[in-house]
Formats: sequence, structure tokens, C-alpha cells
Amino acid sequence: MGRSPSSDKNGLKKGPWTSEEDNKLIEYIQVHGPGNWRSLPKNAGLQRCGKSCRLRWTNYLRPDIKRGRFSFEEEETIIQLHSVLGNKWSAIAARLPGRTDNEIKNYWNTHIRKRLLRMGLDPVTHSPRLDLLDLSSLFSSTQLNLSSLLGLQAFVNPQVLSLIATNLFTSHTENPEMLLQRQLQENQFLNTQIQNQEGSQVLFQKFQENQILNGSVEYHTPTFQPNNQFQNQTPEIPTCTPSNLGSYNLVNGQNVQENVMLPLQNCGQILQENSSGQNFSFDSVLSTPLSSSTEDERDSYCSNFMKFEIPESLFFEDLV
DNA sequence: AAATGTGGCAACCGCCTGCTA
DNA sequence: TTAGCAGGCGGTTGCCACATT
Repeated sequence: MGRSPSSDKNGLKKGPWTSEEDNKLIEYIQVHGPGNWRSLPKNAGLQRCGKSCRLRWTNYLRPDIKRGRFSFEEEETIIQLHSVLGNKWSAIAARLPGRTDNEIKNYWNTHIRKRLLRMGLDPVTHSPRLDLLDLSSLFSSTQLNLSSLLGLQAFVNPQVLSLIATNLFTSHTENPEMLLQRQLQENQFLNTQIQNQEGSQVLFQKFQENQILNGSVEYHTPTFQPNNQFQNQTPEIPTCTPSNLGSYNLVNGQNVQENVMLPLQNCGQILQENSSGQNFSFDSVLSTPLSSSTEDERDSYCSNFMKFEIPESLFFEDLV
């Protein structure tokens, strides 16, 4: 594994660690504790640089490291957190006890990223890949009237639209802690607004996201209803309608798809109600049944959520 | 059976940040 | 204020194992 044995210009060894080196490092740290990595190799009798020792310890030798396959819960947590944090592997690792940032990074690049691509999702934005969608047929089949969609502003407080648009453009770059604080403030405002504007699906979407945030997760988690360790604190979910679909990318008539997660993937455990009063539900698009054991089964399960059809008789006016 | 391709992952590299004198 | 250092982080490399041809 890894690099072939070699030495750098200082005579320090590089490449794979031997069990003898591992033992030396473990024994030294058991006595003196980790840290002071620059002087550690000399004191421990290792021909390695401090950085190499630190990496070996933190990524492999640490006693609390969990080895082996990632569980479904872990995998979904990674996807959730990545949708919020991006490639902040250390931040993601901090929420997965026993897993290292390096391990999560490798797992993402070798498994999850490929799976998302196969599902037609962009692994960077977590949005459906537009290059794979025939949006014109989608719109014609549903008889959606663009002017009606744009008319959303007629019943949505412009202040709210502005708030949401601002959020959409900043949420992926903002410091998660700052985001948390800001969203707590937003939620107070939205909570009031949503009581007065029952028809606003955009508002509901925003409200729901903030509820998830406030109720459980340290970081803003816009795409999923948690079903793992956060589940106990999941707030009661109000009913929403299929018009959530596409609401974000048409804010103010602007297509903000590029930087935003579509609510399409936001269907996790949302109970939706169509115009005729029939209920239908989605599980998380990326959730996988615990009984599934193979990657193919997981793919199959997940991809089924991308195959729903919009009824011919569905009118946007009915939905709002 | 041998050659070639691909996946997986440990380890390295270079940059960045925070601390301290 | 600034320079030096230690440690942390994300991206990349390169080797091994396994699959495919």
C-alpha cells in the first residue's frame, strides 16, 4: 500500500510504515501522549518526520479509530454533511466518531461520488444534473405555466423572497457557525410569516429547513430529514405540496440552479399532498433501506426516486 | 496464463491558520 | 507588528490487489 520505501534528503524514511515502526510510535505515545510531533520521531527512535508520525497516528494507529465498511447511517450522514459543508472532511469527520477525515475523503471519492453520478446527481452541488434532464418535456407534460410560476411573487412577501434569495446565494460559502446564528434569526421571522401565508411553499421549505436546524443539527442541513442520530429531535413536519419542486430555482424568476440544491432531493420523509387531496410520500432520495446489502441494491433503491411522474392534470394553480 | 485495466486507500505534498516570542 | 514554528487540512500520488480481456 502507499508509497514505496524511500528516504528524503535528510535521511528520513518515507513510504509505508512497518509494524516495527508502528509499535515504536504506539509505545512512545502511550507513555508520553500525542503532540510535539517534531521532536517525537527523534525521541521515539523513528527515522520519520514529525508530520508522517502525526498522520500515521491520527489516520491509522489511534485506538479509537473504527475500521471496516461504512454503515448506511454513516454514509447518509456523510452525504448530508457534505451537502452543507462541501469538502470539509475534517468537519465531517468530527461528526462521525471513529472515522478520520482521510478515510471519509477516500470513501467519498471512491464510492459516494460515483453513486451520486450514477443517480444523476451532481456530487458537488447535490442537485440533479441538468445536462441529463429534458426540462422542456417536463414543463410541457405538466402544463406548467411559467407566468404562473413567476407570479409566485404576488402572494409571497417580497421581503421573504429577498431573504431566501440571499440565503441561497450565501449558504454554501458562509461559515457554518455564522449560518447557524443567522438562520435562528430567520426562523423567528419565518415562523411568524408562515402563519399568515399558508399558500407559500417557498416559505414552508425555508421554515422546514430551519426547524431541522434548530431542532437537531449543529450545521444547516437543508436537504434531508435526518434519520440517524439526529432523528430523536426531528420536529413535527407540517404538510407541504408538490409545488416545493422547483420553487428554489425560480425565485424571482431567476434560475439559481447552479449554486442551489433543488428541493427535488429534499423530499426526505416529507408527506406531500396533491391537489386532489391524495397523500403520497417520499423517503430521502439518498436514504437506503437497511435491508439492502449491496451497492447495486442501494443504487436501484435510490434511483427509483428519480422516476416519479407528474400527473397530466397537475396545475400549478392547484398546488398553491 | 499473461497482459492490461481499474478500484481502493495509505501516505505524501503544499498551503493555510493559529500561536508565541 | 512580524517572523518562525507547529499542527491541521484538502488535494494528489503511487502502489497493491483484484477484475477483465
